Amino acid sequence: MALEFDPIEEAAANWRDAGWGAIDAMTAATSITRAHQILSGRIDAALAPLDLNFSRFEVLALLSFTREGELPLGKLGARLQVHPASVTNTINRLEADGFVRRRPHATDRRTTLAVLTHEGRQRAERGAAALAAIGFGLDGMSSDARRRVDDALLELRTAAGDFAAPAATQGTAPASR
Amino acid sequence: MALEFDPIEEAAANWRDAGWGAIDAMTAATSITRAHQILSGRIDAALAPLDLNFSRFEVLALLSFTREGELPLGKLGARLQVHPASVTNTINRLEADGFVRRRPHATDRRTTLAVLTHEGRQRAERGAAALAAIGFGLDGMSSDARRRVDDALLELRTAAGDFAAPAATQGTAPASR
DNA sequence: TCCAAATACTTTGACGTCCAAGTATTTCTC
DNA sequence: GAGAAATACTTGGACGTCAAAGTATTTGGA
Repeated sequence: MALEFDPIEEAAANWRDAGWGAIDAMTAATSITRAHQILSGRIDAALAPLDLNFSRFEVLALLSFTREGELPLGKLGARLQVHPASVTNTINRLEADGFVRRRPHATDRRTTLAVLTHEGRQRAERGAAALAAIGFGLDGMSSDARRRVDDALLELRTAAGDFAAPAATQGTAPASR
Repeated sequence: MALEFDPIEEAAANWRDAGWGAIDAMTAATSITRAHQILSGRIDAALAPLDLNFSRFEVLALLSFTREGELPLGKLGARLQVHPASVTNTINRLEADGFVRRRPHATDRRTTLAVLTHEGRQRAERGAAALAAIGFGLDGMSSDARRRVDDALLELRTAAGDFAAPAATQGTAPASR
């Protein structure tokens, strides 16, 4: 199954031969795409025995971090950066499995809260342990490499407007190798 | 829409407070996931006017790099690292749009070739130009950061067995037809 | 030669994501 | 205080991905 060459390097060479531009960006984007593919496969495999995938785990984790173990669906979507329809779908599944239940908001009747159940809290813990055990799918990357990726991608996420950068956070000196 | 804090940094703090492990790996994995989400959105948006998405574009690009403008479906899947069923689906769509057509293999009747049409070749070129124009969705990242990401992720891809390390070349199949 | 195993692709079905539209409720504005 | 606009969630449909099973063909071993 494994190729005898790096498919991304190969693509870069072809790209160059064809006279197409932005080769550096192309390889970086392709690397990120492939890395995500690898991670997501490993992570979902680690969580599958718990009847979780990464999205569902993230919801449970987020809820378990709150004081009351509950959050409005809209807040969940904002924090996880997913579409409202995906939140509905995810919560449906978590509710069917008994890890979460819906409760109407006390004062705003438009709003629905997702409330962590006891079982849901346990799954969150077990999921966290399962992910820690596989190093979040990053086994094979040195801790130095992990830090470099993190730093470099922070630039992208900031530029994408993921959050308002507190004036002080831009201290990523290009500590290239 | 934008939060006032980095959701990943926030997650790391929560993770730490909860006594959950592998925090470095968690943030790196989450960064990669989010970066992919950003890129994929931008890339698909840039290609949409051409009736392409990234998968379909990749197929056209790969075909246009070959001498004859054709490849067996299985080879396409191996190069793009996607499931055979996805190849079938992708080629169905490209064929319906007239960018590719299927042709039976001359000697092996199990095999189907995807053959680039004239229109398909043009779309590949226009797609490449569209992607170069948006810097593959990486606008906001310095070229230094792109290089660092690339380097660091190479470790992951190599460890994942994406390809045999250059040193140990196995003299097996020819690269392409 | 013959038959089991491998290979190549397609089909079907379960999931997941997004968009667009729909319903309900609250907030804003004149 | 009434209607318009914004907000919160759900529903239905288009797509994309993968796994598992099915069909056809080729290969390899006895």
